[in-house]
Amino acid sequence: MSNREIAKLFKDVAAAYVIKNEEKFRFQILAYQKASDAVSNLTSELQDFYKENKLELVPGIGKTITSHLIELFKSGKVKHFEWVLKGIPASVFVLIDIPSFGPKKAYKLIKEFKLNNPDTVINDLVEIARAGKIAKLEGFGEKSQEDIIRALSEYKQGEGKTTRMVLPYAYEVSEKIVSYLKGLKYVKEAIVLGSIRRMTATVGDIDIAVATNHPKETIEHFTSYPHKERLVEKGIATASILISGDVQVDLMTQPPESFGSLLQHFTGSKNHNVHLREYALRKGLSLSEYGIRSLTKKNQPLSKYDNEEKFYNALGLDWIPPEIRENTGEIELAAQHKLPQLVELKNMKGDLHTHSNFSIEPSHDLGHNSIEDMAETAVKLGYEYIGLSEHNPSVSKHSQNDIHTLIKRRDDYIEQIKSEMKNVRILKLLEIDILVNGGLAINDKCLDLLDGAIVSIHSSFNMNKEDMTKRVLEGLSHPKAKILAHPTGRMIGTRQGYDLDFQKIFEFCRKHNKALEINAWPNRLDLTDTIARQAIENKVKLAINTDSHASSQMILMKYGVAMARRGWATKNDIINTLSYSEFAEWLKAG
DNA sequence: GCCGTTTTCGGCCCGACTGTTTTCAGTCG
Repeated sequence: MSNREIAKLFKDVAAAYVIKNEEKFRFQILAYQKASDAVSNLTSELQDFYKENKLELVPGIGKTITSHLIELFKSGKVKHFEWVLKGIPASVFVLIDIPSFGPKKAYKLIKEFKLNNPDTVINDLVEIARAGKIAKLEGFGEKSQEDIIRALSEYKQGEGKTTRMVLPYAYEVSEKIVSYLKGLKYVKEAIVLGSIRRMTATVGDIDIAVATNHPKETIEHFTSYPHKERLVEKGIATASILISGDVQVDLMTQPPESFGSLLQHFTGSKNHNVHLREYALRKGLSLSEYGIRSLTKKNQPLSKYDNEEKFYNALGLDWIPPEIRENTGEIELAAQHKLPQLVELKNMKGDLHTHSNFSIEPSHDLGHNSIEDMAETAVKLGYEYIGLSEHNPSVSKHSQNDIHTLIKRRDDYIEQIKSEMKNVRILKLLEIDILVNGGLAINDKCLDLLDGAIVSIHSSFNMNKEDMTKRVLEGLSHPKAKILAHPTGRMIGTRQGYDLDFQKIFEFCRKHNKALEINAWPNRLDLTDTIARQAIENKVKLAINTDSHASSQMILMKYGVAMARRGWATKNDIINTLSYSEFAEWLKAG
């Protein structure tokens, strides 16, 4: 059973408890919802935790759920869950996956209209709503009947498509809305929060906070955004709209003196906030977007915070960078003043993975700009060096002798322009395919021409985990191979990526002084944050590269740095924060 | 049902918004 299926099962169990008796099962409901969240956020399969007897290590999964899971993996079903789910039509669990439907509403509708077929329930309900039957029900009305029709048709339309945006896209869209908001004179400050501020690889919706003493006018301005497609909701302090592509944009406002509290609240993550509030409760404090309230001294006024650092400090914590607010130990370390100093964009001294248009007749796509353009951009970005790493010349079209000639021609050219390019060092690299048998696409004589090689998988993605791991390790074992590019091969939204045994990869890289890449390309962002963190915990060095195919793309470095920060990387974990001489030495070292 | 910087027992985050109500239930983040 996959994580997704198990998360859904837990969600259904929680919903069933709500329907059975919400008061009585209050805390079981919380527990199963938490467990469901935990499982869906997991980066490795729960089944693997089961095989290794480590289920209880998953936060949110304790003794009871562990025993249920063992039963599930052994027999495919759980007696206790069957008891909980008994008597509730399966169609209820179809409806609760649709936004605006919770357990209560779903159950009431299913029972009232006897919609017991889970395969047809959505269409059946639309029909009933169109016939005007829902409005007559107690607790429902004309408006909620319309809302139900819309929610169901939107769900049907969106079925099967992924609505999450890649981070760089969401980032740019949000910047436009922020600058629109700043056009209103009452807006003192507007900042993008939520998952964009935390720089998660994909973003579901856009959250924006505004500091203002005129919330009414601000919300009016916001809801008149020219690219608005539909108003979702509009209150006295917050509002939501849909813009093109069905992207939801949420706005929250606070007066400037409480803006810090709002930033904290609205940046999340949800798990970070829940844990932070629990932590505060133990100190007798209650947190909200308005500020901090004392539970022991009831008559004391609410403490407000105009900036976020003061908010965290008031709890006895150091300020926590947004990228690591995921409740994975950051609150505890902030209390001990032991948070790591995360790597920053300004620490980057070079980009090692770039493709120029110098024609070496490569196996894959060539870049768009000249070597000089790429090098000049590196200077503008404040780098000391740039690695040119076009794909290796095509193996099917050339003999190894031809390939040698092609590479030599590029190397000669680089030597030739070196005197004109005094402000930046140019490294002669290549991105070399690891073939199915683990060998590299070009021979040793060709490799000798290079300062170093970036190796990567560009074919036969469907190998099993064991074989792929073997293939990658074989490819990396060549002394010239120093960096494994886009290690998982994923393409967000289109390709899952292959499975690797990362423990083996980590051990090998640490032992043989190889680096794993964090590729900043918008729909790669690969390594992922969680694997990057594991790599660092295993003392493996990382390289952050843009994989640019045009000089204009070299600014994407910030997204790679963001992934590294989400993986808790410090400057010392990143190989291309080294000065040129240190880096050149690392390249040569075996 | 989970979990620990007062706790292995006794707690469990906090508030906004909508629709249907006239004080609240349900859903969401």
